[in-house]
Amino acid sequence: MSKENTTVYILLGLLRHEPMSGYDLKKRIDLSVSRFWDVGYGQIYPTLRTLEQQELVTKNSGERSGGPDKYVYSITEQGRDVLERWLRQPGDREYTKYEILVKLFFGSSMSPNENIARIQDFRARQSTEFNMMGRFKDSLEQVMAENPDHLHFYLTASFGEKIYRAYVEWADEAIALLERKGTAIDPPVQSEESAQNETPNEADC
Amino acid sequence: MSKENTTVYILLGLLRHEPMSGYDLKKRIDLSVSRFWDVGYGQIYPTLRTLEQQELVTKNSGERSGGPDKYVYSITEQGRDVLERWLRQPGDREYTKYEILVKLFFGSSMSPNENIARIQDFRARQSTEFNMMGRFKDSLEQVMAENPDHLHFYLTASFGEKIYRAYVEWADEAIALLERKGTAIDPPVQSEESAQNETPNEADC
DNA sequence: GAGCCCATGTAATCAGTTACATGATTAC
DNA sequence: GTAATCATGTAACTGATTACATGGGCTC
Repeated sequence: MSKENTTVYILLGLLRHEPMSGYDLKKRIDLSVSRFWDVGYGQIYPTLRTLEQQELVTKNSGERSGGPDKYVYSITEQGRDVLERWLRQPGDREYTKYEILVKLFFGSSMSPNENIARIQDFRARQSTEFNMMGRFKDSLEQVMAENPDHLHFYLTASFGEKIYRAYVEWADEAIALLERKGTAIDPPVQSEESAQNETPNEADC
Repeated sequence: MSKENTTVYILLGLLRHEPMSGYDLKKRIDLSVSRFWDVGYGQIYPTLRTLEQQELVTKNSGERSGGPDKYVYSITEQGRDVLERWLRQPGDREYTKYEILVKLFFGSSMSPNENIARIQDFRARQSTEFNMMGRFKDSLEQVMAENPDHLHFYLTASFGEKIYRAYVEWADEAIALLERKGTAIDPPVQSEESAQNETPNEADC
């Protein structure tokens, strides 16, 4: 995941909308892009410094009573140019790594029930995300009816919803396959976690 | 993506099946786990060295005529133990990063057509993968009828198929949304790439 | 003779994570 | 009093990518 530092453009993109502190940037990221590109404090502060050195952002001290100082960063014209150039540049890449699939792939020495438990864990995590994305998408849909400005946010939310649904659907199918295999050998052991919802929608709320 | 070196277990997992050289490992990875966890030469050779130092694998020179030496690595009992322990360990994680979504999220300054072109690029890539996974899954299904040993491979292939399908479906919906937005302002510009297939299945073969 | 496959590896660099350090304010 | 939130950052580390280097054999 080296080369072509995307973090830089995330910070520029958020600052183009509104000047912010490093802390604020992190909060914004957690509420928006983090699902498809997460950035931690350990990257934000050093990156802001190099952006300042390159004059793509300016650092201004913001008012604050007590505690450490607060610094507000604003994007410069140069920063906007750099961002625009990147946005127009083709050849996007995606990086996906799934530990669970590695374990499943090599999991022939595990019992079906062990593999099922692992998948159920995965399912639970993705189901939560799926529900969050769904609520998100719904509220954006309502907002968009009056104001189409949120379309780009909506597109990313619908991406999330689609992918998380696919995760959950796969998990259910995989569990069903392994359960068939399990009952063919073992007595039908019902683990207490296998109280599954028929549709992903009804899960945790 | 630091801590908990998954690469180690991929190499151990492949070597558990059969002794191999670093070069062979890379080829195997490209044909199997690379879609959900890729590993390059730059990681394979150094990792093999540390695995040897930890006595999780042994290095033996294999016969080869001409060219550089060939070394064949075999897993040790210790290596098997370490692998098994990892496989049973819960708490899997996934790492996903999508540059295209970052660009789309900040893409309000782009024209609808520019964003459509970007998504079409994404769609083309994922559609290829989807078709590959489909063929893969089909052939595994036939093999599994006689021999259920390939179930774990099948599960990962069906994961891939599900996810790539979701990508393609999302892309089609996103393009449709942006096209509506585009035609509302611009004259209906049909780019030469927008000869889309109705179903993802029929795409490139 | 060009180009691909076999086969090994190193070096440089970067991206990203985690843990640490500090300290005030606010809400329970 | 204790926990959470606000707010800044650094240091150590490691995972991962990319480019480089070497060289024989095989096929067109």
